Amino acid sequence: MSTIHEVAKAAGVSISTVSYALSGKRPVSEKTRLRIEHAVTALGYQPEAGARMLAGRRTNIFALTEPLRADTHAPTHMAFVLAAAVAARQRGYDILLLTDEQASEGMNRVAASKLVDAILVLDVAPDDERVAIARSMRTPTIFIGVPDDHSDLTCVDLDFGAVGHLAVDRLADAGYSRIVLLGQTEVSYRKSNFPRRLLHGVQARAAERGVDVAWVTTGEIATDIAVVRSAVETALDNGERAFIVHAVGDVHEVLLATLHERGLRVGVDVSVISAAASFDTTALPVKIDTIPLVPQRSCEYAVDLAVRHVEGERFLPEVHLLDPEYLAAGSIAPGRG
Amino acid sequence: MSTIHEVAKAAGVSISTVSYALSGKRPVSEKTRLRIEHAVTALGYQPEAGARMLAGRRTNIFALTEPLRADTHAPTHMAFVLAAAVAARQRGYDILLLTDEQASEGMNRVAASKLVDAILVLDVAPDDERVAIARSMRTPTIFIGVPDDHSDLTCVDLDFGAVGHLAVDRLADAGYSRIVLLGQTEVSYRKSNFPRRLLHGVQARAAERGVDVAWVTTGEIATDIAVVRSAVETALDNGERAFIVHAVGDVHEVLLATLHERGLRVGVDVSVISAAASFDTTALPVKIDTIPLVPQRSCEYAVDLAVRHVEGERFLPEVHLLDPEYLAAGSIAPGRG
DNA sequence: TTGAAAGCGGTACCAG
DNA sequence: CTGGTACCGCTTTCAA
Repeated sequence: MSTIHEVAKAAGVSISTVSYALSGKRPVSEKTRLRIEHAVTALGYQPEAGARMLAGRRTNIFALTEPLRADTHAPTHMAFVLAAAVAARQRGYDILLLTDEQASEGMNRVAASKLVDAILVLDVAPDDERVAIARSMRTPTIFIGVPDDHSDLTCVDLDFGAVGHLAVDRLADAGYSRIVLLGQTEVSYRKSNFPRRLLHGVQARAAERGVDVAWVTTGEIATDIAVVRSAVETALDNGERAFIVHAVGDVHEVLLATLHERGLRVGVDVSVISAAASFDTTALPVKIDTIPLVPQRSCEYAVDLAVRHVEGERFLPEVHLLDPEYLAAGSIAPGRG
Repeated sequence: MSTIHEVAKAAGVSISTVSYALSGKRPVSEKTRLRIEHAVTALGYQPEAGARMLAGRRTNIFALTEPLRADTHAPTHMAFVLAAAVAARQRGYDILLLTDEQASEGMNRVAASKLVDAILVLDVAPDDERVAIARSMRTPTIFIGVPDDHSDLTCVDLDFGAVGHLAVDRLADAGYSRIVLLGQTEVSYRKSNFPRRLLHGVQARAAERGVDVAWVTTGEIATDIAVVRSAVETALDNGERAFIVHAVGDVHEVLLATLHERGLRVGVDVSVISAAASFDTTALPVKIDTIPLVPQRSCEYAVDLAVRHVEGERFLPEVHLLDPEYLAAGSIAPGRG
């Protein structure tokens, strides 16, 4: 609507004073600052984005690339997108969406045209094509997730390995020597970066503690409820009584329903831990111990890194793994070996 | 990286010629155009977004507001966001995400700062707060969905009423005088704009054709599978044999499973039509007639309107309802009254 | 068919 | 503590 010139005129000062009053980059006397603020609200002044980008050094926009593979769990993905957007806004940044249409092309385009100050990378694949672009670019890029080859990359993610450790320790401490890992879809262990990290964490710690792990996946592409149910029944028939669940809500429900049908009480006859669930496990029919995956946490951390980068702070590329948190809910029963 | 000046120098022309050669807004001789193109690729020239916004009149960015209510079906919503982003990119526009954090605040901000050329509104509520903002704004705004009070608004959406008509007609034509509408969650009939439009379409046409409609909802907030199953069984017990399903994939599966258990064959003993499904119904265990809701269609139409607006075309606010398409798959059995 | 130059609306340096 | 002003890089008249 109105320009900085009009504000300056209305306040009876120069445009530079207006600019400084608004940015706070130079002390302005209380009196003139108030006059300027009045003028600003009176005129409904809003600095023009384009002019700012050109003159200033920043656009106050972050790009968010999201490939959206067929096997992506939409609700979880949405939670990350939202969390990133909210975190960015809180720090004064908008989010520009980069869909798959060649993630590479998009990243290069927004970087080269200086449309964004930084790029956030979501839904990271083990051999993600965006890794190469990120390396070849000056624009700060933060991965939310950890690709296989992450040298020279800044990554943020929940420490899925530690999640596995934590879960195994609890069950081993309770006295179990055999546990079941009820995992994700088969394809996700190949196409995604985190399921395997949790799996390896579980396996490694289990080996250390002398615990046997039975690893079960939940269908080929989509979660197959029938597969889950029969897997659970087989496990129970085999005498398994300790479960680590790394899966979507439906899988939790099937497990709990099956246990219920068999008269097995969670926290008494069997133990269940939900690992890295991004949904609200307290809404399940039975309360279970949970090591949650909180999108807000990862996204806020990532956005903070991006902001610090943009503001000129220099730091080396690094993988930032966030410590998992264990929320007990009484779902661990004493193990009998 | 490099500026238009460098390109001009490299090509031995003035910057205005470069600008025109790139925009095509003025004839440029074949020879110089080629020289310029060479320089552009050689230097990897990419015009700077900020400078363009300031000098030109456009930003080539659309805002997309998405409230993301608790009852929103994430996969469907994602499909719309993606479709909008892809459609926009194809026409040279990027998408800036506006999450709920006061949709109003965001819309005003991006409009006032001239950050975007137009705004796309998703997930429209019957009494959407964004309606008022849209009216008070000069920035072109396109609703994907139809709020109750849509005067002076440009809206695009599938004609859910016509979907209802189409579905009822098919069943009435087949000889049914009683049908079941297996609908959405209860809350969605209050918080969303489209379920009720389909419902009313069904009821209106059913009244005209002398058909009885039993309307069933699928749970309070989230789709409750147990509720669905018992509703289906009750309906079958009552002798219902014709179903219009307006629901998520899970509900279709429960219906089909229940029919299967009872030995009722779709297309032979019972009729099923999937109405306004945004997922791939051909992946269901049984093929069923479908009147699909295609996010791409609505989004492309909306983006086209936005582009035309931005390019200066003037047209009156109007609700654009897209004709539904009936995809037969042999799931209609002859009705016996 | 092409070039020169006046902005677009800010930011931030240089003076005072 | 405040003002003047040189850009930022591109678009688009106005002239040639």
